[in-house]
Amino acid sequence: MGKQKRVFEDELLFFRALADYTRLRLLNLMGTDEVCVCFFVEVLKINQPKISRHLAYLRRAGVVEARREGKWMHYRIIEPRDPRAAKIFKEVRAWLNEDADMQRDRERLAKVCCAPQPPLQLRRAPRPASLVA
Amino acid sequence: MGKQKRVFEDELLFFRALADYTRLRLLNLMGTDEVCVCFFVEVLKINQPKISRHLAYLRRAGVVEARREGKWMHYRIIEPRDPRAAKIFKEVRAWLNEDADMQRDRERLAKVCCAPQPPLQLRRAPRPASLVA
DNA sequence: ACTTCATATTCGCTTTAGCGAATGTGTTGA
DNA sequence: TCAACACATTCGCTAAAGCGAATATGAAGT
Repeated sequence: MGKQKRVFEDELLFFRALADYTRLRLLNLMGTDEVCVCFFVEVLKINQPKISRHLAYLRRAGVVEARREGKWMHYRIIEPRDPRAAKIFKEVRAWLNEDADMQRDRERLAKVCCAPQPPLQLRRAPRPASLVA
Repeated sequence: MGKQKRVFEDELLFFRALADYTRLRLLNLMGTDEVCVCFFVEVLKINQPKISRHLAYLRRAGVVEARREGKWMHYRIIEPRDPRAAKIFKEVRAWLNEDADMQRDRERLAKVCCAPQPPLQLRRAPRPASLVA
């Protein structure tokens, strides 16, 4: 048998995932449904590699999952496996939902998403389902 | 008016406080009531400056407070001011309470605390109230 | 006043996290 | 098959976190 698994490692990964502003902003934008990477880049005005790295982190932490659609990748929030983590995660998302700055981010997503003339980079990008109704 | 307060700073401080194993262990030991610094040192077998630094961190994050009793300092958990943080914090503590490793730490505290012949360093230290009943 | 004891803080160092720029990968359409 | 596109990953660097050792502080007893 190999070396013992490091103690409390999954739990710490979960908390560390929440301890970064960019990652909280990403989670916030995924609040309602899945979002395409290019929208994160546009709405948050953050370069693409940084966005991708933080999304990968969230995925390793078990709080989001990805779906491919052609060239595009959609990310959505999933329930953490541990029920305790799941409960905490729900509360965190509710907290984000209340925060004024986070609300502004969501409004920017809605705006970019529904604009009649979306920015060049997003002309052909698939929009978040709930926002195109 | 000065520079704008950095966005989401308090919330991040709170999450960062939870993103460290030593700090979670400290919070766990304070689960029931206030604990004297020297007990943390003895139970966790961690040097005193490290314990003090992490306790200071938890204090800055607004999740513990300190009380002096002569030469000794007692730390106890307090409710975070923000009600959302308070709710999350409660869940986190419940999670710690379930974890097997954390439970072992608490047992070690109870053992050290109630031993008829406590270790030299603790001969005269004030014991956690709830464990001397 | 001086010493001891419990704890806090500082200092120099090591490790880890996060970053932008560059590059790699996988998909689509010509 | 090749170019364009969307995204992921790697690379080298910088900044921040965490550490043990040393030192400072503050209360108590002599």
